[in-house]
Amino acid sequence: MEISHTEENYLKAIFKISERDGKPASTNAISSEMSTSAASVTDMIKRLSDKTLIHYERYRGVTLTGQGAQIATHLIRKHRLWEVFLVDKLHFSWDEVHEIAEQLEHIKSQGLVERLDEYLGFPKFDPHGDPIPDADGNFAIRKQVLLSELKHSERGLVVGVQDHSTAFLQYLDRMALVLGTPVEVLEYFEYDESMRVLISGEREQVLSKKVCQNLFIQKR
Amino acid sequence: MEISHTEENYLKAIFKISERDGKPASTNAISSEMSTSAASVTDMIKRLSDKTLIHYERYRGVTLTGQGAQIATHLIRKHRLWEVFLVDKLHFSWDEVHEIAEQLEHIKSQGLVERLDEYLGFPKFDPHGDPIPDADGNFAIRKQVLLSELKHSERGLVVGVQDHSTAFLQYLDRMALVLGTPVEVLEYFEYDESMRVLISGEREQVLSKKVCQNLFIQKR
DNA sequence: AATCATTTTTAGATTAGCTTAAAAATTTAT
DNA sequence: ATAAATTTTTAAGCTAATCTAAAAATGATT
Ligand SMILES: [Mn+2]
Ligand SMILES: [Mn+2]
Ligand SMILES: [Mn+2]
Ligand SMILES: [Mn+2]
Repeated sequence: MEISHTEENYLKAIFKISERDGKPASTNAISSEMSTSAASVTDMIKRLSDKTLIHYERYRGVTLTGQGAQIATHLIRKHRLWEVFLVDKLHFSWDEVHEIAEQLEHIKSQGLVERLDEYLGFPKFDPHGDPIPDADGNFAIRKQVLLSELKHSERGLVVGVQDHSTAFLQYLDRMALVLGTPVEVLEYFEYDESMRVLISGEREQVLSKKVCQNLFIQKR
Repeated sequence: MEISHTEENYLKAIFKISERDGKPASTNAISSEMSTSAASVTDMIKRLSDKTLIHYERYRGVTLTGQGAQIATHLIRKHRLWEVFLVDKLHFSWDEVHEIAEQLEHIKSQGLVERLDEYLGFPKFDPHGDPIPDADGNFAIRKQVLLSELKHSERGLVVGVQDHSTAFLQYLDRMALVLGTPVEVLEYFEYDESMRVLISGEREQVLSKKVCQNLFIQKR
């Protein structure tokens, strides 16, 4: 069965929404995620439903079938592997790769993804710290917390971002808060929920509430 | 101005036909190259003409404008660079890469092609020996002849193929006639226009007329 | 329970790209 | 030069994907 570029994007959107909200994806949630009209979503829902890629009850939201979920995770696998390629091999910075990977994820080929995976050394996480599902669709799980959840004197490594915006990624570059950087909480300010942290054991920096709520840390 | 995946493919087809035939591309030639109906071609010609990507006089054929030619050569550049990537880095064989490159050539990004070019070491020819145009659209010219044009005792190196079919490429692999292989004509048989050739200075082999007419040789 | 607000679906239209069949223009052959 | 053959265009219609506006269903409020 042929599956279009557009259908793939809808499946990925439904996957992400269900995962984020822990419940079926509503028509409006999908239309918002895809930046299309709700009417277009209703239309596409019918098509995906006919292809048994989603379960759908009118007015009650959408969930992926096994086949639909398989396509969605495979798409995410390709997206993240291409992001690794662009950063590790072509030396793009982590804020430049999402758009390109958005196109590359739709390339269809039997062996390409697996060869790419091998060429990259079977990475488990992408340049933003997001897990790369394996060929069976299983995601590596890593216990991580937001920096904002750390208490005084706790330490850890920067392992990911919640906010993927260019603005945030460039801010982190400026602060040298790249993935793998050690951080330690030196002081917490109740007033504005900001924190003074020690970065790489050498530089102190005050980070705003917003920053702390968007940085994933692995405690150690 | 937005230019679609399909429009790009038409421009590339027109470029190839004009180059091959040395005259404007006819509606039928395009429909044959694109495997679509002549009516579809007439339709698309109008659209490309409105966008000033082609010159078009009814019943008289199509030529590319400067802008159209620029898009076509850029597409060919991307296609051939991706083929080099797939063969050199991901270890695909030369008969497996065309279809994938057919998709990859449509990826849009400011810096991607140039970074890829650099990563690959600025190759001048693709895995089939076809020249890779530079960023300005200039193709390297190499004086090459068909093996069938060589006379007795003349030698050269295999530098390219005219027929890109999987069947031919796999045949060449079997005969160890990969790019760069030295060949010398030992004997010519008028009867069926076949040739006995010395391959890599060590193995003799009779090659059919069809094979000889599809192998590009650089004399030496 | 009835009203109001929100969400979702339906209706009607548009665009790109494609098809087949018929008509028109051009080229080739007699 | 006229007829026949070929090429190209036009006409009409289809599907995927989109939109806006209106109708219908659901959920929340009084
Ligand atoms: Mn991304
Ligand atoms: Mn996508
Ligand atoms: Mn990512
Ligand atoms: Mn090639």
